[in-house]
Amino acid sequence: MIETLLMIRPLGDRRFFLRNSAEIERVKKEGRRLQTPLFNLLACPAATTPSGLHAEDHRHSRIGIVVGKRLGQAVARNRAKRIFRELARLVRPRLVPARDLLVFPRREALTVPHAQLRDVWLSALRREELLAPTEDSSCNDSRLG
RNA sequence: GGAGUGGACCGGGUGGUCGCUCGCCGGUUUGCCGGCGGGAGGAAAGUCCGGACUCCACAGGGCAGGGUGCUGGGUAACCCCCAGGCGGAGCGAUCCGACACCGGCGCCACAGAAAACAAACCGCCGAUGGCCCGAAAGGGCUCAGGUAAGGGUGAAACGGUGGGGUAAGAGCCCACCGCGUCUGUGGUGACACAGACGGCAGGGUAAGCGUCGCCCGGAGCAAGACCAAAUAGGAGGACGCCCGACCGCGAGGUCGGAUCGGCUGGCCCGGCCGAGGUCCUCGGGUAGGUCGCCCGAAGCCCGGGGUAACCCGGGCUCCAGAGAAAUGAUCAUCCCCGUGUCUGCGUCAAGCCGAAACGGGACAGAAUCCGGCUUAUAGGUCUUCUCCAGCG
RNA sequence: GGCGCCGUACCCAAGUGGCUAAGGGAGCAGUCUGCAAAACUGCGAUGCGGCGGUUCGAACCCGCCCGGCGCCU
Repeated sequence: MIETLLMIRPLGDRRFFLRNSAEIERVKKEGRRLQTPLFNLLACPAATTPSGLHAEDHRHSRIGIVVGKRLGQAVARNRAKRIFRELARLVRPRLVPARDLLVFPRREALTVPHAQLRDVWLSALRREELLAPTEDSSCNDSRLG
């Protein structure tokens, strides 16, 4: 009813993304909030009794991308979802399990260079202790650059 | 060469890395994996028109309501397109136009004498009639009246210009122009042209009510069709059903007790209601899923018809089908534009060649599908025609 | 995706072809008061979301855009 139009992304890898609108509302209510100039992040542990889903589906964490009408027209909204979808794939092997994340991209994320956005994204996840504490995380970053 | 005008088209290219989706084939531990192929736009947008399609309603016609509006054609259809006419803008190429009808009803503020049916405020005249002066010629008054040329108001004031004419004037008369009627010719038609006649009919407004011709049933893919959990409830059926008394030969029935559930009540006693239980079948239907859902008024090429829009015939091609919604992310390089810098050329300057740096490269994302319209759009390519300047 | 409604001052709003575009609240200034409140008086629209058209004349009629809101699974 406000500007929020929920847009979640189930693909073939849809079990890695948060798609049910009730689950998104749960994360919005219970999640820890982290704000950056490029996006906002909400995170909380996965629900203990997942409705209608198998338990093993919740071993891995899931990410939902919420893009409201405020961000812009359809081209800008699609581009925001694509960029953050790639960021989600980038960190998927290293995420700590059984967490539900929610990302709210901001308009500035579309104008900033990609390397800068990626650095903010990785440091935000690290600050929330959502990345598995692998000792080679820094060399992964350099490999991806 | 400059300025303009109409039309058609493109609207980033190449490569590396990592990904998504659909179809087909193969494998598979049914989780997936591999290969091949397809994968946004000219506006996909606004949802402004028109259709296809689906459901509902419906004999036909009329009324109401809505739309449309020069003529002829095109089309499945159109508020669309093409050709022509008329009017307007422009030197021109060309562009623009809701461009039918004022007979009826309504409205036309302010200003102005007067705003729609005829009139006269300031003026002008006062020939004719009247009165006065005068012997008369004549003069005066402006009473009766005449006039619509001039002034002024307004968006708009009952043809325009010129001449004749007159007391002053006036289509009163004449010429030209405009207008109307009739006739003729050309054209399918809108209409055009020519001739004759008429002294001029009498404002605007229908994107006010209305009239006339033509068209339109309503909703919309969230239409609609199919499959169909869990829970609750509905219909039907099968099996089973404690104890005692009484009735009945019997199946069974009646009454009472106990039990369970519900209601009343803060709780107990009590009171009231219902009955137990187990299972099966059926249809309706929610979540969810499948279809609709991509071969079509389709595209390209050739030939023919038509001024054209478009149509006809033949051949070839398959060219997005997602589902909170794929069609991409990133890096390098090329191309274009801008900014200032440097090197060189240039006598200085204007400027030109080159180099590297930085910044930028539009509008915008299918959602049932087509035909249009409208709106947004950096830069670029091809081409028709016009005007101006120079040279030959 | 489809269908529909509405935009007039800071807020609520009337007006539906012609006068200076009503009215109320809020605000500002003044009167009153020792000060304030109340009361009284006065003040405000680049022209009515924007552009274009019809008309002599448009907030009003027509077309196209912009913005906001609602309904249908």
